Amino acid sequence: MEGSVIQRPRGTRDLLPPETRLWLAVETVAREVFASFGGEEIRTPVFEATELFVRSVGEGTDIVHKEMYTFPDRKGRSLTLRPEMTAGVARAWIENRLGDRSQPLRLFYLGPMFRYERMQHGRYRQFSQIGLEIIGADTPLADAELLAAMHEFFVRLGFTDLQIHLNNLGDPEDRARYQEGIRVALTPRRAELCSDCQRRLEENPLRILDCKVPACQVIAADAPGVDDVAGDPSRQHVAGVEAHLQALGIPYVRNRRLVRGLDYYLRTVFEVVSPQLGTNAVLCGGGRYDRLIADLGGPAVPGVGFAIGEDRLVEVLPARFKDAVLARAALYLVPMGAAAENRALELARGWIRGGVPVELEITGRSLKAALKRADRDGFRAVAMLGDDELKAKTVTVRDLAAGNQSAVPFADLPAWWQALPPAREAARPE
RNA sequence: GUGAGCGUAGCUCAGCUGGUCAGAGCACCGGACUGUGGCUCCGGUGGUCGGGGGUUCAAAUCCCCUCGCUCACCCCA
Repeated sequence: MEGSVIQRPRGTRDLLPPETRLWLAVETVAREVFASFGGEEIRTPVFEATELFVRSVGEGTDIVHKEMYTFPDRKGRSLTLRPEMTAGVARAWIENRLGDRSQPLRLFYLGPMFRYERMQHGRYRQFSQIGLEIIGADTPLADAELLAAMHEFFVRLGFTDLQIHLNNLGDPEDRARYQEGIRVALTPRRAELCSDCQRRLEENPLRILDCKVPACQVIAADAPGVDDVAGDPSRQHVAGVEAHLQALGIPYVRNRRLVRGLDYYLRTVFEVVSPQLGTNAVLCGGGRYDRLIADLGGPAVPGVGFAIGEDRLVEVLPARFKDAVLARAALYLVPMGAAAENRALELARGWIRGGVPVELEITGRSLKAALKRADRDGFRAVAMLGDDELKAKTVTVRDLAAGNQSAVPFADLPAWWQALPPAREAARPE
């Protein structure tokens, strides 16, 4: 394109109507569902001290290593656009002494996150997450309730094909023992691993488990799972979560290869994947982080939470939900002639106050063109206002789905609108 | 950070062994149907062929550079 035209930064996108309606609808459902589980919304800054993410997400992670939007402010302080939200919530919990309130706290959030990555399908430099955190409860029941709220959210949107993957990451004390176990098991077959995994064998054996190279997968299948080596406390915890899920009838699969990319997770970790998404199929990721708040200098308070990728979610939204949101159930008021135009604004205001969504035709196009547009844009009905109608104090209303029309007195329009059947039922045979 | 592909009307693309190559469909506006939609027919608006440079009598078409986009790896939402 022309060099002089300013374009949006790489990895960002403009959300345009009508798609923004889908986003609003999804966010509304999230707020309703999470609030109904006792959640309250929390809003924290979009940028934080860089140190917060280094200490919480983990120095060795890719996120901190190469994906953060870090910059110095005018006083030279290092700030970073948040790459995820849990760290900010934990910081806010400590800073605002939320521990002084009755526990636990269920906090949900919606908003943009930032990671400096190469663009790819389902991956953006600015993306939005919807998340829920339960802080102040360390029971398996807390994890199960969190998963129930998440599940309910997806059900409410009409999803039927999502899979929940669950695993036990063990406790931090188990980690060293586990890494040693992997090394012992795989070192003899070191030569068969891909070059990345050979390096991982030294640096982070855990990651070998979710390597995508087929040969590595075969070898990794023989290695012990984290759960096989983990201590009793974490195994009992995750077993408890599973028992609750089974009792509730929430389907999930136990995936021993599931590993998460943030350092603070322990015990329960999970992902939700959509078969409709290709390479980046993870719609939601989460887990337990009982040491995070203490590690950030706060009291020893346990937490568990998840984050849903809103961009990916909207992309695979069930058609039924989308159709319902995108149908434009509004009345299109078309004035014909100068006198009608004067009256139309006033009528529209009255009807809008009466609860009718009214869009006024304001371009002066012909009635024929207006009807064509009404049809194309999915209006429920058209109200036509010309000299004849002005004289009779009525509008000619046309039910676009049924194809019939009638005269309705100005004052009766809201009642007429309320009595209109849904478009689907009114559809003409033909 | 690594590798591959693509950039022609608002959208999807054809044209790409250089010479009616500036086109089609959809969309948009209008007409046939002068106050009535969805079908059909007709007409119209709209493009520095991403940008710059080069080769040539001649470049959308070949070469170089650049910008942008996409996909995969890595990793994640």
